[in-house]
Amino acid sequence: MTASPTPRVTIKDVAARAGVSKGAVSLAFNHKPGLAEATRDRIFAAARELGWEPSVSARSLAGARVDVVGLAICRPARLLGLEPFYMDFISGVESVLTEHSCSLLLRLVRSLEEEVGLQESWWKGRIIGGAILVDLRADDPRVPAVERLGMPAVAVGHPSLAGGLTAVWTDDATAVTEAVRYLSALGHRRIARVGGAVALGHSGIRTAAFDEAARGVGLVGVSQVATDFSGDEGARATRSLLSVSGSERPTAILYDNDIMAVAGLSVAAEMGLSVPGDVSLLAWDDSQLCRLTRPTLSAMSHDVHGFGVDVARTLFGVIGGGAESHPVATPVLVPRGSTAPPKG
Amino acid sequence: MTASPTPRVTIKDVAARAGVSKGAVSLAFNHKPGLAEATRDRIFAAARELGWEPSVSARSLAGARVDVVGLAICRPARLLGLEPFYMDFISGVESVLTEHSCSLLLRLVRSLEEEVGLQESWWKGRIIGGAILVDLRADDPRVPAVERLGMPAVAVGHPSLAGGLTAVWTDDATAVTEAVRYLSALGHRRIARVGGAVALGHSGIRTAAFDEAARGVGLVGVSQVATDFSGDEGARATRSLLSVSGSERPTAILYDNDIMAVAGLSVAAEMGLSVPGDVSLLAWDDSQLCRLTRPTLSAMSHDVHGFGVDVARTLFGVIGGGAESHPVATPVLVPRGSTAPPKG
DNA sequence: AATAGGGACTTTACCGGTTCAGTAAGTGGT
DNA sequence: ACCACTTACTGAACCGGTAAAGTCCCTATT
Repeated sequence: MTASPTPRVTIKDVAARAGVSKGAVSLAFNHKPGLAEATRDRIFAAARELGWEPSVSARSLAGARVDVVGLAICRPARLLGLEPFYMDFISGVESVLTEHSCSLLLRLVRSLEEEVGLQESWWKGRIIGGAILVDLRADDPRVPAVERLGMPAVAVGHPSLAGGLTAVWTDDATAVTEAVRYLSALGHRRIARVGGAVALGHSGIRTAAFDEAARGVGLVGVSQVATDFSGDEGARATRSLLSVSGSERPTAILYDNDIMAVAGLSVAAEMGLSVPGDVSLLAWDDSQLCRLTRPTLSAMSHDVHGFGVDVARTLFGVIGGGAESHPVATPVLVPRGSTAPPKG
Repeated sequence: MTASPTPRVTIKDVAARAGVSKGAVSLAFNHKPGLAEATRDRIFAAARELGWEPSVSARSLAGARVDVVGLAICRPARLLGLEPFYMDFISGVESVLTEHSCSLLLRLVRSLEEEVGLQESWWKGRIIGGAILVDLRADDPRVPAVERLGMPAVAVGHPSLAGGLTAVWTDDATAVTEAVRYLSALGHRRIARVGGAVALGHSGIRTAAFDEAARGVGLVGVSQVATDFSGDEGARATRSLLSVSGSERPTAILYDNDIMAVAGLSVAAEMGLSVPGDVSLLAWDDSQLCRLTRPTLSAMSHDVHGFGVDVARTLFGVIGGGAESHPVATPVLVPRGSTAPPKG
């Protein structure tokens, strides 16, 4: 990547044109005191006429701030396109960054080790001013690594996973409990859950909460399946759950995202089971998708875009000297057409 | 964004530790000739021991290449989360960048003017080594701007929109024609199209192609509606198209993306029309979504991930000295459950 | 009138790399 | 034994900014 831009216009040219020194131009552009109003104007005029803007490289080399935030995602590339969650989350982050004239440096990685190396080189290379860590796991190697670097960061996940980093999280345990209570209140005794990758910290939290909530309301048949979040695995899991003979078959299924719930819906249809008559389905994340199906999908609704916004704001807080860990609004149950009391 | 990293280790430290000059370290790290094997090894060992990596800022200031590719997207942030297209496209781009140890600099912008300014400052600030331009319009202001900067770029869109830039595009006209011919062959005489934003260049191309293809096969009732690509507008458009009285009502609808097609499916259901009995629906972009609905959606299928891959490869070609404009594979029709001959 | 203080700039020393013109030692040919 | 050529490496200039220290001049104070 070489390629030469049009003859480079630098701070020197601007200074010359405005009849001042480089230092003066620097002062003007950083809104620092010590310049006469008239001079300032002359400098800006000169810069505008020459189409100059400060080189970020030079600036950051000289020890100024960096206007980029890093986000590495460790999931297979093809899955990302399908999950409404990430794009929605990212768009929330972006909307805050944009206000601050910041950009997002995005990178897909294949392993956490790779991500650790990446964050380190981004930070050491002064490319980013802070980072967002997603998909936190138990004993996540990124946490100590980022702490050691002293890089401002926000960990998206429960504080128990985030070590000393500032964390922003959704209270999955409470939400799962609410979901289970709701289904139980409708009369369901046999509830299954199609969960996400076990490696992820929040999967563990949800799994434990589901078990506990199920015990709490005295459910009899409880089963949980782990998947990779894809529609295909969601369909497969649903098929295996619903293939159980009559009275053992779950009458309600809770999904960890909406893609899998949509897949579950068509599996039910293909097996000749009616939703919500024979089986109730409850989605998670509630993107627009849930309102586009027949029946519409009840979901644990969650403002993912707003989540991204909150995380980005928090990161700016951390960079600016400190921000507290905090949960975002707990997902709320939005009943729609896919949940009802079990038949009989 | 200030915050100081752990005491900085620089090239000087590495040089001192290896007992050579800065220049030698630079040579080693850029794999340039003129160093003895033993010295090279000593330098790398020293660097590893100190955990050093070259500062990108300093490096790019000193005139080396940049390992970042820019991508600005000009659509409302909330819409992005819903469109499988972009995330899929991006994941394709990423997968190539990763091979080259490059990162993607992503930014949502609100207007093309803002994007022009952004690309300019990214380029002038030596932040990016090249860019990808998406959502090309007629007389797109970004094209001359990028050409003037002399920045390597790939325009995603028909060459007629791309000026002198290297373009990569899908042959929408042929695909639309194929879709129309297919529906016509099934016996449909009254076909509607729910298109995307009129401002986008490819919408114009599809609209024109649709008209021409319709004329070509002698259709009688043809109507096209423009939307913003969202499920809501897709639903609204479908509702208004299907509200027409009996014999005037279209018997087939072609959508510009899959989200709208899914929305159309539930509108049909809510209006008591059977798919494909009363009306056939044909989607575009064919994400996993199309296989998750009942009936499954026939679609103009398109390897979006692969499209991203191709675009990224082409960009590296451009940066490396030249690459030809070329189309990617034309979307192919994948018939599924939502299309059939009209009743009667 | 002498001095202190402050505003408005300029000077200069980096920041951490790259690059290129040297230079010193080694090799081979005659 | 001398010269021409490599090979391996050093030193210094430079990239485009920032920041701290320095200069100059003008006004207010004692």
